[in-house]
Amino acid sequence: MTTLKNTPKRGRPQTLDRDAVLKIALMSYWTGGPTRVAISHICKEADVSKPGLYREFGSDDGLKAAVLDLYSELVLGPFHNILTSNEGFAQQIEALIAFTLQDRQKLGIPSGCLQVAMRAHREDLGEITGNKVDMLRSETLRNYEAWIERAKSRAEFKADIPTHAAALFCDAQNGGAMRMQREGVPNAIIKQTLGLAFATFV
Amino acid sequence: MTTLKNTPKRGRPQTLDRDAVLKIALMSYWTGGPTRVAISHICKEADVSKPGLYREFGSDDGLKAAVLDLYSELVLGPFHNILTSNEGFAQQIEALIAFTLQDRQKLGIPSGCLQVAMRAHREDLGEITGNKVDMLRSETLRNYEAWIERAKSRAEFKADIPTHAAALFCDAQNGGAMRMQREGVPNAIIKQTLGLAFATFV
DNA sequence: ATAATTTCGTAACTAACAGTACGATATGAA
DNA sequence: TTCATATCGTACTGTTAGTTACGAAATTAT
Repeated sequence: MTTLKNTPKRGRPQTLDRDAVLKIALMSYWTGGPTRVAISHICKEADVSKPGLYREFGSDDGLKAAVLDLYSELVLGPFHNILTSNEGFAQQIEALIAFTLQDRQKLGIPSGCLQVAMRAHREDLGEITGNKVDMLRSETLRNYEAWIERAKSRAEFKADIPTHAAALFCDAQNGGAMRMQREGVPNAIIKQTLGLAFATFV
Repeated sequence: MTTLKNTPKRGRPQTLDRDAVLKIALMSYWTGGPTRVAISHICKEADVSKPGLYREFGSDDGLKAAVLDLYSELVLGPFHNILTSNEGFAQQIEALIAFTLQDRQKLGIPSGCLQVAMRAHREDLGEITGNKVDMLRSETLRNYEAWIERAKSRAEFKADIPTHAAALFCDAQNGGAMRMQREGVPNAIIKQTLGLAFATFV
């Protein structure tokens, strides 16, 4: 419940559906790449006028930032939930891999990861989105670190490596997997590489 | 020796130095990103006119492709040489890591990897460069595969994983390292992650 | 010399795309 | 009704960057 429509306001009522636009923009950026999709393309897809979109999001940058927030909520949240679940470390790793390698086709979800894509195009993004990408990257690393520290404290983490480096390692593995998926490598093969990578942890 | 200047041709002699332009373009793309550097910027840096550059390389696409060829020769070649050296597998891995984590500052070399950057921006490249990127990726994977097969045949490769997946794994580790370097992670930390990744091999 | 040939570089042209001016339209308040 | 207010969307502006038209300049062949 993001928009509460209580007191009927003055003026012409708004027809633009913010959430609908956001969803369409999310899918467009996710599928086509955040820097390859033009504002006007999203306008056509969502059947809104350009000024309408600018009134709602302020700028290209504002729209992308809002989309990234939505992505964080929809995808990164569930991912983080696995890291903080009550399962054992090995089961969490399995769950992470399974989550990453879901059958996207069946679920109607684009391949790859929007966060990974945005980080790859960090320099092409505006100030708002760029900063958000940086924040999200830090948060992701902190999440991995907390996860690893917890596993270490339970003696479930076997690798001899500082937590910070291990977190960067996890992030790199995830990024590599998402990139392979975009490049068309079958999930079964990606799974082998992830299995190899995380085998060092347990 | 790429340009042999024998028979003095008719017409106004060419002042444009192809190799000099290529070197400058290489450094520009490597430093700033292949899709963020404008043709006119390279023209200024190299002190050539835009039509001059177009006469030599045909198009933006043609220039990028030529630069990628040069990069392949200068950087990817030496990298490949390590894979085919006569050292043992473990020493080769050490050499690869050392090569990847050279002190770029000291050597006057930009951080990161142009091949990795071009693959990240694959969709933004022209047809010629894009195809070349694909070819180079295949070649890179084949090189890794041959390297791993050789180590397997010598029983120096300990991991239980198909060669193809192992090659993708290597490629992902390298890409991750180059990306971390671009994002400012210290080489010492990157080294820890690479050590962890390749520890599974020996 | 003069013609033929080739390269040079200024000054355009063009397409794509982010962003906006502005008049029309639809509502609540007076 | 009529005014105030807020959103709507067409059509425009402005900028950036790839690309080229074209006349000047430099060299060899006749």
